[in-house]
This record gives sequence, structure tokens and C-alpha cells, in this order.
Amino acid sequence: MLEHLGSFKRTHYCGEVTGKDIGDRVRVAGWVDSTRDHGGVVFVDLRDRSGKVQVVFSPEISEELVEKAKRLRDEYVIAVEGEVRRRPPGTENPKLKTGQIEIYAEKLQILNKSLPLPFPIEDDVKVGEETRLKFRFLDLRRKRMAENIIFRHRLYQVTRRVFNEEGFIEIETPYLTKSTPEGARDFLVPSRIYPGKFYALPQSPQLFKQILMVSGFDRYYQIARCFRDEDLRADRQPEFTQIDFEMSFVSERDVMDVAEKVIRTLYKELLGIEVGEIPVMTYDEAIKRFGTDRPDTRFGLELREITDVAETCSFKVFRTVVENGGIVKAINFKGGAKLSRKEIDDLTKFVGIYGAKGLAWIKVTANGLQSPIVKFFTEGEMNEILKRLEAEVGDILFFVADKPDVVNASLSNLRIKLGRMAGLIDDSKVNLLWVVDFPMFEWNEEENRWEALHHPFTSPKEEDVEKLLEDPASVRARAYDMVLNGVEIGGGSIRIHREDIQEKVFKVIGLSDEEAKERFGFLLEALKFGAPPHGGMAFGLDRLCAIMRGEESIRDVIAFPKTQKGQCLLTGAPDTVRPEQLEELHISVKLEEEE
RNA sequence: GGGGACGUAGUUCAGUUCUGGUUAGAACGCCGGCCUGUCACGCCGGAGGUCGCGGGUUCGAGUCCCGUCGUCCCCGCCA
Repeated sequence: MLEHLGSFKRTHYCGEVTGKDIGDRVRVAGWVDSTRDHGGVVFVDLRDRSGKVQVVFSPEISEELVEKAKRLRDEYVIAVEGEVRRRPPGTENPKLKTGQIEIYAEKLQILNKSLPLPFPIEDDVKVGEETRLKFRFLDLRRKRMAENIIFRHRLYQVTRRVFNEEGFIEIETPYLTKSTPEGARDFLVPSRIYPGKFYALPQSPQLFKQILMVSGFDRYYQIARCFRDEDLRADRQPEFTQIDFEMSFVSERDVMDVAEKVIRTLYKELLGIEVGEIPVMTYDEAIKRFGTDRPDTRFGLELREITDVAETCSFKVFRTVVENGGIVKAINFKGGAKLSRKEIDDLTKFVGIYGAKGLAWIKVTANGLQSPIVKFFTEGEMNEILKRLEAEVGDILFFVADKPDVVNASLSNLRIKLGRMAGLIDDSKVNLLWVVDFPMFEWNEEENRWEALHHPFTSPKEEDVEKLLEDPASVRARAYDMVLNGVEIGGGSIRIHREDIQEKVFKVIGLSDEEAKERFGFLLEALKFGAPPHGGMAFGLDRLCAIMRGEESIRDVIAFPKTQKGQCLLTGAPDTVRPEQLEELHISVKLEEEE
């Protein structure tokens, strides 16, 4: 029943047969998108990556051919030769790009069959993700998904062109490399040749690109795969792609200018959107106003601090928090006074996710303030709070008192939730923002030591170098993040190019000379041989692509993504291997005892 | 490691709690038949179920209880 392709040569993609081809003989090939058998005449929508075209099998051409067409089923693979005709008046289909014409089939080759589909190949996804991932090859036939993948391809090409125009050199760096401390958990690859030793897959090309600067390439870029063995999220996969670049003899602004050019060109060429001036905000301001280092600036509802008022008030919960070094911040949800008790309870539960032990509130109504806590404040204190939050009748004020991290995490997320509830977030907006002047270090409670906020190769601000050892908390980094609609899409820094400063930073984060040498010796060595001042950045390509395509999850812009538990449902990875393979790798597997 | 939602036909779902009870339904898809202008074609007929899995309670479990597995969202984690 199946036929060979033989001498068939395609003349057109399905979606590209147009009115200009009327009267011409064309040959198309693809998948049967749907069939409509009218007994006499049979219509087949034929689909390939370019779109669909209607093929007509008419008894006027050949009864035999019509009989053959009746055997077609969805997703059969066929090749068709026929004449392009204008559709009879009244039968045009405005929904199809090719809806003005149709192909009168004269030859039909059935190249392959298809089993009935586990789910329909339709734009509207009404299928569970598990099924989609298992049959990813079918999922990728869906228009939306195919367009995502093709969009991603164009994103690569525009990116490469911009970097090429700017004099960057594309260089590949190793995937099999050395495990380094700090940062995420590594994926390890056992060495066959060196028993007991392991390669690590790179978390990013960071060290190599710095070394390339020492080598004098001056401007490097790469669209690189990165690997981190951490738990997954909608925007996090164990392997993901970075647009990675690095430059010598530059300041922050030089790197940021290149980054802006990439983003501007991508938005303009792929979406026809002109990106305006990109504002710059300090880390401190972002935390103060939004409670996060990646604020969504498409809407207001900014946070206000009232720690000073809370300190003097008679509300014990607030005062105790402040006395123990905590803070109190608040948010004014404009027009929220109509929230029900249950809605407020739900919001209280919501901030609980981020560690908040409660959510105090004050409703501002025409009949005065309505709140369980208002009695603990003097009139003066209350007036100050109302003034600071610009409260008006109809508003509701929410307060969280806790450690700064908890307050900021709770209220920044509450802000997003309220913004969504009230429809304040305009999804058509493209709000880009630079966040700069990050702290160099943050205190790790568990390990009781300082940690690099960015990474340990980030240069401290020149004026802060003196304070490195005595006051790490106050040292600011020459780092910058690019934020798009509340999502961190990229970040980078000016690096340390001097060995003496690098050693100090290692000292602050408690990395001994021996360990630093053992783990990063190759970089430290390179820094001794004329390392130029340099800096760079990396964009998260998957996130950027997802946002530009309006997708909620980066899985939808990755051809073969993994599930939240890190499985590939298509291939079944990860899986066991043959004992001989383990033997060769000098590995014995020790499974934990079942309880 | 933790919290939450979901899991019933190929697919999407109803039924599931309050209130356990005869043969588990619908739509789409699939199979067969009819149909010469459809494009969500139409009409007639048909097949299709380990109710995720395991255990328990009960005369009786899709429904109640315990455990477990899977998918998704989130916290932790992710420089």
C-alpha cells in the first residue's frame, strides 16, 4: 500500500502556494491535517511547516484517485501533484493563507501511514503536559509549538548577527570540565580513563570566557548550554541556554550598551517593537520600593517602610520585630477596602508561603478606619502611616513585620498578586530595567559564612576594595542585571582581573588558599600573566524567548524539555545502564536502604 | 526536603466530599456505512474503561481511610 518517493520533487511548501500559481502544476508533500469525504469529492488539508493547503480529489479527474484518497487518515504522509485552481466563488476560506486556491490532485503517493493520534494536532492545547511530552514529536507539529521553535531559531540568528557586527568572536568552550565549589550542584560525568575522577558539566562558561580575555580575544560570545543540578520550575530546566559574552578594556556601560543593542534588535526585528530608553535602578532602591531585585515596573503598588513608626507604637507584634532587628513595610492596595474577610485570609495564607507569620491590614472607609490593629496606634502614628501610604477612602493597607528578607519576599510577591487581581499589569508592555550596585556578599546563615551574591569573580567597586576584609557587608559589586517585566533575563559584571583582589574575595567567602588553588588554580594562574580588565554578561535565552512569545513556561520554547522531576518522558532518561558500563567507569551503585 | 492542585475511554471532562448501592456517562477522536463544495462538513450505526497503583474499612468502594507513583504550581534550593 505504501509507495516510495521515487522521482518526486517538491515544488512548493504547502503554505506558499498562492494565487500567482493558478494554472500551474505543483508538487507538494506533507501530513494529512484533515480529510472531508463527501462521497463524490474528497477534500484533504495538507500541512507542512509552512502551513496548510486544500487538496481536492475529484471524480472529474479520476475516480480511481478519489477511491485512493478515501483511504487517507489524519497524519498520513503523502505527496501530491496537481493543478492550482482558483476556488469556486463562495467557497474561499479566509481563515487559511492559501484559502483562495486549491490543488486539483492528479497524482497521489501515500508515503507513510500514521496510527490514530493520542491527541489532536490543534492550536488550542487541551492536552495534559505528560502526554504532550511523551509524544513530543506530535506536540511539535502543533502550529504554536512549531512557531515557538522557529522563532527561537530566528532569535539565535539575529543574536549572532548583532555580535558579529560588533566585532565579537564566537568560541566554543568545553562541556566536560572541572567541578568548582560555590554555586549550583554540578552534574558529574565519570572518567573511564581516570578511575574515581569526574568531569563536571559547566554551570556556565564563566571561567573559560575570562581566560579567553587573558588570551586576548577581546570580544567573545557563545550561545552556550549550561547545566545545573537543582530543582526545576516553570522557568528553570536542568540544562538551559545562555547568550554569553565577554569584553576586555570596558566599563559597566560598555557591556550594557552591547546588551541593549542585542535586546533592541531582537525586539525590533522579531516583534516589531521599539524598545525605549532603559532606566537604571540601584539594588537598594529596588529592594526599598519593590522588595525585590527584579521589580516589575509595569504597575505601582510600591512598598513603603514604616519601621520607625512601628518602633514606637504599642502594637507588640510590630515593636518586638523591630526590637529584634526586623522591619515593617506596607503596601496600599488602592480600592481594596471591599475585600472580604475570606479574601484577606487567603492573602494571609499567601504571604505565609514566604515565611510571613501574619498580614496586618487597615481598611480606609468613609466611616473611618476598620482594622484589628488600629487601636494600638496613636492618632499621630496612624496619621503618619496614612500619609506615608497615601491612603484614601476605599483603600486597604497591608503590613508585614519580620526579618527584612521575609518582609520583602512576602510583600513583593503580594504586590504581584494584587496587581494581577486588580488587572493592573498590562501584558503588552515591555518594561526593561537595569538593576545595578548589588552588594558583593550575602551572609549564609546555614554555613555561617559570607557568600558571593553574583559569583566570586565579580569585581568590587573600586572605592570599596579597601573595605573588603573588614566590612564585607558594605562592599558593592560592579554587577548589573537586566530585568524584563519582573523577570531577570540577564546579568553580568566587571570581573576581577588582579590576583591580589581575587585572593581577598576568596578569603572573605572562606575559601582557603589551598582550596582556591585546587579548584580555581587555572584561573588564578591566568590572572598572573597579563589579564586585561574585562567584564561581560549572559542572557537566559530560554526565558527571553518565552517572554517574547508570551509563553508561561520555558518548556514551551525548548524542543525536548524535562519534567519537574528531571525526566525526559520521550526517551525515558535518566535510566539504568548495563553493569559493564558501570564496570568500565569504575562505579558501583549504592542504593539507599528501604525503610 | 516541604506545601498545594490534579490523576475516570485515545483526548478533554462529568460522576467522587457533605450523602458508598444494580449495567461508570458526555463531547471530540477512532471503526463501518451513506453523502460532489467542505474546511469544527453532515447523517446513520458501532467499538472502546485495571476509575494511576497497592492495601484497608464495608454485605458492597470510582466514591471513605492509609500508603505509593506520576504531572503541574510554589517554598527551600538555583553565585
